[in-house]
Order: sequence, then C-alpha cells, then structure tokens
Amino acid sequence: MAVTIRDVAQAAGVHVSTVSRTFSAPHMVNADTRERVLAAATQLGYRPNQAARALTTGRTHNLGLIVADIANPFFPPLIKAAQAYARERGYHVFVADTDEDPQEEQELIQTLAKQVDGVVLVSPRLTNHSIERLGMELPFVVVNRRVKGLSAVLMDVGSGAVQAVRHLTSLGHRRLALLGGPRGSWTSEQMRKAATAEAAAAGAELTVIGPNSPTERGGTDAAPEVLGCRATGVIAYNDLVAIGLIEGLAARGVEVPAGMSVVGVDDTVAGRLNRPKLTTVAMPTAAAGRTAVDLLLQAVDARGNGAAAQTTLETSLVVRESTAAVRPGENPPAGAPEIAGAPAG
Amino acid sequence: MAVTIRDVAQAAGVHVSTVSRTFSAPHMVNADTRERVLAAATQLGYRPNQAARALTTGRTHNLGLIVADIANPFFPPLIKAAQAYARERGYHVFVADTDEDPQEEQELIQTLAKQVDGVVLVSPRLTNHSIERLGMELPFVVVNRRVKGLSAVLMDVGSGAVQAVRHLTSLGHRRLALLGGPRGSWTSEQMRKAATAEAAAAGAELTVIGPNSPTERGGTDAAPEVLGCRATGVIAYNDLVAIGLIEGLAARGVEVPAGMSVVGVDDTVAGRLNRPKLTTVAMPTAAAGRTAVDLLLQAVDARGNGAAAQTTLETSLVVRESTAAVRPGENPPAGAPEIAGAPAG
DNA sequence: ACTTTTATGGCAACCGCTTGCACGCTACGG
DNA sequence: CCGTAGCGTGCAAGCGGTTGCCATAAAAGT
Repeated sequence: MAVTIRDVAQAAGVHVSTVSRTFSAPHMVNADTRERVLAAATQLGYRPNQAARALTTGRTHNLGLIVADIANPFFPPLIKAAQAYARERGYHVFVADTDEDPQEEQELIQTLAKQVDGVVLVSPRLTNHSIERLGMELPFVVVNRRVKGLSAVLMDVGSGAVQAVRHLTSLGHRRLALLGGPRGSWTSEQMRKAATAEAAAAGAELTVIGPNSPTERGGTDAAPEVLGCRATGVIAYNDLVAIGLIEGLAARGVEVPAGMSVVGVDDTVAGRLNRPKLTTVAMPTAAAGRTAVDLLLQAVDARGNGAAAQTTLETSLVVRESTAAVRPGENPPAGAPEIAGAPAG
Repeated sequence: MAVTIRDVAQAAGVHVSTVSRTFSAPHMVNADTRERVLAAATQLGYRPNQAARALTTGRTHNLGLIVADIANPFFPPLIKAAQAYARERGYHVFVADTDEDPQEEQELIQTLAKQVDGVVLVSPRLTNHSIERLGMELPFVVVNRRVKGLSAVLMDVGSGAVQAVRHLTSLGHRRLALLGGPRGSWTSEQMRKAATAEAAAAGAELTVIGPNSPTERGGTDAAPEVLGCRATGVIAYNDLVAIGLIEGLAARGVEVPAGMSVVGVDDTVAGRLNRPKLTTVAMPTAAAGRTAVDLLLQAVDARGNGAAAQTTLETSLVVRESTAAVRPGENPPAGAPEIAGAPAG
C-alpha cells in the first residue's frame, strides 16, 4: 500500500539496491542516477521505512526515555529538551512513565530493548545491580545516578544541599531537618551525605526524615515529624515536597518563612508560582536532557569500546521567599528542651 | 547477537513457524508443544522483535503522541494518562513536541508514519486541510479540535467559557475581556463563540483580545490592553496566561481579585499553586489522554470501515480566589440597571 | 478395514531494506 | 593492444517474523 523502494526503482528504471544506496550511501552512486532516483522518490512521495531498515542495520534511530512520573514538574523540561535534541540528530524518542515502580521500569526496558538504540534512565528506581545487568545488552545513560560502566549525567545536588545548609545556617538556623526522597533515590542519598557533613561542619544539628514520597503528599505527611524534631529550617527532597510541607505546616498553624524556613530542590514552575515563592536549589534539567542524549548517542556509536563518560552539571541556590532569619530565642541551648506546642489549625 | 525465534526453535526441537505461532496464535499449537516452546523461550530469554513483526503484519504496536509543548503544564497529565493506557493495551508511544510549529508538526507526522499504527494530535496547529490529507494515510485522533472524518476527543470548553462568564456576571461584572490563544487554536475559537453569546445574553460587554502566546508571557503582554478596555473581569486562554496577566496587572498596580477578576482555563498545578489561587475551568486532561488512545485503537482496528467517533468530555468551573464581586461603582450605568453582585465566598 | 476429517506442524515465500560480491564498462599505463 | 584498475550497478542472501498451503498422522465415520 505504501510506496516502497521497489516502486521507486521501477519508476527510475534502476535496481532497488541503487535506490537504497542513493539514500544510505549517496557517494556510491553516480550523480545523474542519483538525480533520477531522487526525482522519482519525491515524485512518488517515498519515505524510507525505518523499521525495515533497522532490521538489517541494527540501528533503529529510536531512543527510549524512562522517567518515574511525567506529571512531576521536574521532568517535562528534561523530556522536552531531550526530545528536541534527539530529533535534531535524527532520532525519535519513546517516552515512558514507570509510576515509580521498579518492576514496571524493568519490564519497560525489556520490551523497548529491540526497538531502540539506547535508553536514557532518569532517576531510575532500579537497583544498581539490575541496571548493570541490563547495561550489557543495551546502551544506557543514567541521569542522577552513578552506575558502574554506564555514562551518566549528574546534577551536583550535593553542592546544592551544601549551599542550602549554608544559607540556612547563615540565617541563624541551628536545628535543621532534611526530608529525603523515595527509597533507593541516589539524589536523596547524595543530599543526605553532603548536608550532614556541612551541618556538622557548621555546628548545626540535622535530622533526616524519610523516605518520603516525592510528591506534595509526601511533604504534607512529613509535617508532624518536622515539627516533632523542632527544626527551624528544612531542606526538602524537591519543590513538590517543600510545597506540601508548607501546606502541612500551615494546617498546623506554622507560617513559612516566619515560623519555619523551607528550601526546595529543582526550581520547577511549581516553586516559582507558590506563595511564598520557594527558595530552592535550581537544577539544570534542560541541559541534563540534552547532555543525556548526547552521551547516549556517543555510547551507541562506540558500542563496545568507548569508555563511559560522566558529566556533572552545576546547581545553584535560588533564594526567594520561603526562608528567613531564625526568630530570636528560637535556638535554645541544645539541651534545654522546649515544647512549642503548635496549635492545630 | 540477540536471541531469535530460530534459537528457540532449535532449542525446542520444532520449526520456527511453530514458535511464531505459540506467540501469535497459541490455540493453533498443541499444549505440550507450546509448553516446550515456552520453556525454551523463557530459558533463553527470548523476546519477540516488534519491528520485525511489524514488517509482515503491518502492526507496529507503537503510537505517536504529538503535542505543542511538553513543558506546558496542561500536557503532562494527558501524556501520562495516554502513555499508561497505551501500555496497558500493549502499545509504546513516541512523544513529540512541535514547539508550536506547524511545519515541524507535519514533518514529525511524516517521519513517524511508518513506525506507528496511529497518531494522537493534541491541539494541532496544522490547518484542517493538512490534517485531513494526512488522515488518508494514517489513523489519527485529534484532541480539542474537530476534523472531518477523524475521531476526536473534545473538552467542552464552550460550556466552560459559559460557566466562567456566568460566574463573572453573577459577581456583578459587566465589562468582560477574553484573552484568546494562539492563531488557529480551535479551543480559543470555541471559547470566543460561547463566551460572546453568553455575555450578550447576560447583557454584558465582552472584548476579545488576541491572538496571544499561550504562555505567561502572553498574559503579561496583554495586561495593558486589558486595562485599556476597562474590563473588570477577564477570562484567559489558559492558566499560564492568567498567571502572566495577574503578574502584569500587579506590575501596573492592579491587584487580583480586588481590582480585577481573572479566570483561567485548564486547572493545572500552576493555577492551584498560584497566589491568589486561580479560579479556573477544569479540563479533564487525563481522561482525554485515555479516551484519545482508546479511540485511536478503535480507528486502527477498524481501518477503513468504522466511522469516526466523537467524545466530548465535560469541563467544570473551579472557583478559588482570583475572582471577586465587582467593586461598587466600577460598572458605570452602561444603559442597563445593575444587579447587586454576589459577595465573594 | 478403509476413507474422511481434523489437528498439528513443516515448508517457503514474503515484509522493506541493506550489503557483500561479482560483473561490465571505461580509462589508462606500459 | 592488452592487462588491469576502478567505478557504478545488479544480484541475491539475508535481518526476524508471519502465514497460506501442504503433508502427515491420528481420530472418526461408515
């Protein structure tokens, strides 16, 4: 039904292989012949069938992009950038959503495997071991995770966490809390390490709370625990969690930033729109998307040789309205227990 | 390199056709044989190659989903739902972003054509004519647009606009403005028609402003014009535009809702998070995504026969904080007596 | 007991395209 | 004038599956 290479061959009066070559190796065919073939092709509206081509070449010119939750505002800019860049390089991309489910993630990778040249895994929830194993069969690049043998693009969330801690301590906060992300999140772990170290260096206490769902819900649910540890400054796993936390605190009569300073991570629209506008660690998501595709394409071309490349993108703290200086007297000498009963809203 | 149907055949001691059949027509093969084949298959880790299969069957089991801008918060929930539902039905989906460019949209469709069984077009920017022509070669379903011969899922934005107008007039507003969307937007046109009619019926003036870019920028830029037409209530093309407008108004010393009532459309996170929380027309985006895939698969199965189906999804006004009763004296006697506005909730 | 069904699985020809190989032709040095 | 490079093209064998057709054998009918 569709116009194939044979139709073109017939129309141009040449053999199919010649048509094939004028598309995949133009220099191998005589200029005149090429003209003739091209003319016939456009005249018939011929478009090579990628799938068929893939069968013999082993190159599908398709990529997979697997994220935990498309609706999480962190991902769309990354997806958009990755998709646009891939397209520029002649690739189409399958976007899939795992709903934070490692099982689904694995299944997705396996069914996608034959149809793509490689896949980008963003903040995968799979174990390192599983990823390494899958990595033997297909080029991967992981975003926000480090996996042996695989290219990775990392956002320096550790430095972001450090900046956040410094910001809070410089505002006089001495009791900090860190709201971690979901179990198995590399990002969360990096934040924990960096924040813990920096807090210790600054002589501040830091309570780690989690794991939490990386959603508003996760933040809201963590509110009591945050209040319980009597922190005055909180770093949340991401903007959504921060926003949820702020709501949860408000419901308990604690205003942000007056009664509590909150810093988010990601710098999504959500945070920019929230009131108070969120102080947050900005992530270079678009750059990450582009870089990931770039590394993936490199890995695809190298296939076998080619060492895994690592790119680390910088993050930076954006100070807005959800953080403020600690209230005088809020930081009692560590040891004097104090119960600031929060009235239920 | 990968394990093929022949490896399985050899391992199970049967012919390849038998292996093929145990996967695509299990009932045609004896239970014992099937067992043996299945065992060999799982043992070898065999996975059928969709691309190869597509070559003979003509079914790729892939879908295309084309949107104008992935990063626009209206789309992710739709994409997510569509993707999840497609996956449930055994399909993978290519997601592509046209950056609001009709040219790119067309190109995308054509390169995708051979690799998918059908395409969902969300708020396409192409002309009806182009879409119809493309529709001859490939099943399509369009979202938020009506194209002859193609299945469509519509969100009843007209009714949404009517609800918005009623809400505003019931608050006492008599001079309304409507911020349209980009040129060629079906949604925008539906809103215009419905809002104009309803405003006339309610004896209110309505100024249409546009086209506007469907972004915050579009709203901000339109602020002077809104002020210029001395409207007291505005309906924006979408939440983003509404938010941009609110900012633009604030920059000119007009507060919302005190000095101006603004209602958005879409009910995205952005609107929920904004302060004031946006009064907005909620769009059933997730349902739209699912329905679109459903209709598309129907069209794919029918291929040729099967009439185009139309599904209209309801919208509903969500009243939040960006609208309030008009200020006394704000509505000069435009000829008609004025009704006392309902007090803001 | 012998023919007719019916179930099962093998055979081989594709699907649209790529690619190693070989053939025919021109051009060129000796 | 012939041997021999090349170049440009045709030939045909796949890539991994599917599927119409046919052979075989067992089940059923008479």
